[in-house]
Amino acid sequence: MLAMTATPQPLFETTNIPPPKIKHGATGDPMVNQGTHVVVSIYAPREDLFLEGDEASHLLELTEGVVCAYRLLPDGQRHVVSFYFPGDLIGYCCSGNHTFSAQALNKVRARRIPRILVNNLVETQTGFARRLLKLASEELTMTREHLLCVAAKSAEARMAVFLLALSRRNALAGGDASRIELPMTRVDIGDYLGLTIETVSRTFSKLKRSGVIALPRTTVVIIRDAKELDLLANG
Amino acid sequence: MLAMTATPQPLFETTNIPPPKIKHGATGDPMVNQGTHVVVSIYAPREDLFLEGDEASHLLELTEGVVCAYRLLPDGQRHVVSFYFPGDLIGYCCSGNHTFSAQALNKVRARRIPRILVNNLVETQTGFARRLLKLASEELTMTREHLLCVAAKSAEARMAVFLLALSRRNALAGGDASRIELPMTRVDIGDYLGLTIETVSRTFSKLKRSGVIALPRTTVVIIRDAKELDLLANG
DNA sequence: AACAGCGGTTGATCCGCATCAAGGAATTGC
DNA sequence: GCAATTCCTTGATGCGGATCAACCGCTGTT
Repeated sequence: MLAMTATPQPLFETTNIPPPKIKHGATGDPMVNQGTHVVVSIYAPREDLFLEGDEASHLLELTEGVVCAYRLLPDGQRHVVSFYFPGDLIGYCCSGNHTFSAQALNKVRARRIPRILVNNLVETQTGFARRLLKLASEELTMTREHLLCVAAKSAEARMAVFLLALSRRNALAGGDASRIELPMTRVDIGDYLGLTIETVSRTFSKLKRSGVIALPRTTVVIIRDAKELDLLANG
Repeated sequence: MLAMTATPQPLFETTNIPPPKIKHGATGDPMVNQGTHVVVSIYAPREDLFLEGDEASHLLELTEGVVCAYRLLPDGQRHVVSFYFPGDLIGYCCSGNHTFSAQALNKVRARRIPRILVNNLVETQTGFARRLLKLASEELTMTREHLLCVAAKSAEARMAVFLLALSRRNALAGGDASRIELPMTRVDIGDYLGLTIETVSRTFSKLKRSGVIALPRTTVVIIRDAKELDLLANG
């Protein structure tokens, strides 16, 4: 549900943890991956950070790039659970194994924090557990919001909600609220909103035709009429 | 998303808290409601436990009956967030105000635990925070499961998933997996699954005609062919 | 340049579910 | 008992988005 937690400062930057080492890719020396050190990993576009079912040995703090969380259904369908942006934590409220796969949409940099370390902090540092609980509750609320969107809204309304969420994230990050870079494909958007790529494309065209947005490129959306877009999103 | 946590023993029964007092209804003496004591409250069918936007001063532990969590949209639509059953906690991962309303579907008994008490336990009792985090992560996972169901499945498949979830809950509670009592109306089910009451009713009839279920009353479902129902649910 | 491959767009058609409408069954009140 | 209300069921129709299909534009390859 478009994780928009927008944590001002990293949750783990301030805590007393050893300095990170840098490595590339998800697969590698298990001694490093399963250790007690924080490691900064870099992932190429469309590279998987982890797969559904993998042991959730680490928590990921995304520092650069965009991540797509997804699931593959038995019938071959793909479902996008959420998009994660810099500042977001991935897999922090997940005991045992991951319930979804995570894929880099562009070049991604993430700090891999061993779960043992997290559990230690939960036990020892006062207030740390409460911060995690707050994050979990926020993610739950956002997931419910997205569920409501998908369950109750038309294709056009869903797209409007989606674009406004991206816009708001931009604004919170100090960027331009009216210009949206789309790191995800039409397929990703469709799988996230419960629509086909044809419908996503058609709805983009419709919004463009009615002057609500502009599409200088396929990966860039300019919001021309934010008021109207909001009206489409919220009736 | 059909909270199915099925906590073996109540989370707060084992902890060192004063004995509960009993009262009826949600509205009442604020000195009792906002205090530091655990209070057992009883609610009549269709009575609201709390409303969206209310201060989440208490956490509710449901001991009897079924609760429907819902939201009213600006356009008049109603959306059912989740159903809660005995043993479930309501509003535990919710800082500040409630993000949904909660209504009793039948006679409901719930222990109202002041948030202050919860926060104290999080800080002082080792492991308590982790238990809450685990609950939150389970609820998040179930909400995602429900989202996937609503976003990707047909009306028949959604109903099948719903019935199987109720069946499984029955089985976990030591009851009959093939007999389901429905405390909720067709409207509740429709608002939960993103369908109209007509479609819910038609789908019940269709499942009945094909021999997958029987409907001795409108409030009772007998699963005749669990294998087929599972096939309908998961393709 | 020629070609293949991929992502995106657009058109035509079809289908599942919403909507509109009517009536049946169970419950409540008098 | 009967009326009134609520909940549920069933039928007829329409619409939104899925599906099928063709084509466009860009990128990379040879």
